[in-house]
Amino acid sequence: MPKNSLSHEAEEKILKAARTVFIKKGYKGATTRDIAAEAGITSPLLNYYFRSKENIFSIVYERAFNSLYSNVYHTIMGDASLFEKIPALVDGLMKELVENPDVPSFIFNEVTRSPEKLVERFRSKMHLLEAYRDFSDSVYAEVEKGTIRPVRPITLLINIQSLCIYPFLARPLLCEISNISIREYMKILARRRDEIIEMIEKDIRIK
Amino acid sequence: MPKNSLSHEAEEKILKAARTVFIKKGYKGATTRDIAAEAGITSPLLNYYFRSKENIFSIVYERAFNSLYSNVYHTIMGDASLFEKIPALVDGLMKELVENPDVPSFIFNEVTRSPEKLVERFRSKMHLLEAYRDFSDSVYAEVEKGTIRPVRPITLLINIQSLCIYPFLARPLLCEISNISIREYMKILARRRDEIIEMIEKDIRIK
DNA sequence: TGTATTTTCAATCATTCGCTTAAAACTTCT
DNA sequence: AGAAGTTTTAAGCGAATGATTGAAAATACA
Repeated sequence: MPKNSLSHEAEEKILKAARTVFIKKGYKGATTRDIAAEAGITSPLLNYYFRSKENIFSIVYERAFNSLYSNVYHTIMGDASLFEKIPALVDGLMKELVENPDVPSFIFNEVTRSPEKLVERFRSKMHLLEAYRDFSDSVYAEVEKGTIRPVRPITLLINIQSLCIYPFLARPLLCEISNISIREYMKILARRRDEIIEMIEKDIRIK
Repeated sequence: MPKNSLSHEAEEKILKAARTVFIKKGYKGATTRDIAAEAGITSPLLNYYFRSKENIFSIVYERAFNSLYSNVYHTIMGDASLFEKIPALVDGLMKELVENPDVPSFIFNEVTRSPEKLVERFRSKMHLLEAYRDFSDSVYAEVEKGTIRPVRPITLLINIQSLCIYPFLARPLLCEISNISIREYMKILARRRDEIIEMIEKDIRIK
């Protein structure tokens, strides 16, 4: 088993390679030989550091999941106003997505492949549930104040996530149908932040 | 090679089984033995009807793709007004999605696995490109009339697709975080049609 | 009944894949 | 120098998988 800092670098090199391969090919599509090749090492060394393919995958997946959910959802915790939380959430999501546009497709692939693992994962992520409760409270507070129309918190969350995440998932399809280059398409997405916030608020606000 | 109508029934039985297995496990995750078992036949019979796994898959995929795109996109062809096309598109998408909620995840998995096939597929689907052009024309027409603010057609299409399709993709995640049962969640989605249309129109309309 | 078609069965073949072994070479630190 | 840890090489095991073969049933049809 590896112990010093040198081996730690190697571990990270392998994990980075594994991330690349897993995102491109999915769990079943990726082979340990692929990952070893991408990392520039030999296959026995993979088993020297991580005992199994599943082991490597779960680390890669955990990180991807956290980058898109756990980290971002801290922005809707606490008792800030809904009108502070919405921009913060959209902002966090869009920044993460522009940097890692392939993460959503990776996550949803895996969720479909084994949804039972998701339940397990959520059990160890109580802060996500807390975040959602805090978000709900902020929604109900505004409804009672009469500043927004009655709306389910989950509906609001669905709309926000949809407008932020889907364009990255469907990028190949939408580029093809609209005959726009990937570069141009990504530019459009990068400018969506304000549009999304405005659209969401216009939908719920009572003026 | 099969020739009569009896064998045609068998073909459909196999394709239905293949669809079930491919949607649940993806291309790589599904084995020909899985499909044979699901169809209640033996594995050599698979090769008797369809020569290869890839062969079966491409038929299943083609049908899934058409059900969500080609068929639905007929609703935005022609020179109808944008305010007729938007409800028609949302309606077509939502009806299809409520009936087959797992199709989007299946399609996007495959698009990620081999995007090069998508380009090829679009070449044989010129009517999709036509549909998008017609949709664009309807958008520009309204902008010139001053009934809607200047908006890119692709942005509008992104928003509509996002609000319709994403909730089905992220169903497991959103159910888990909001602690809503799948049944309850699907009920909410079924009622989204009008909300989405209103949201989209409110976003672009100049009153 | 006779002929062609469809389906089953058992047995594999060749390939790929995850993983392991064993021995050697290289590096790092004491 | 010596010990401990790290990496490479070569070889390959056992299992799963896509695909196939060949012969026998079962079925349909004329």
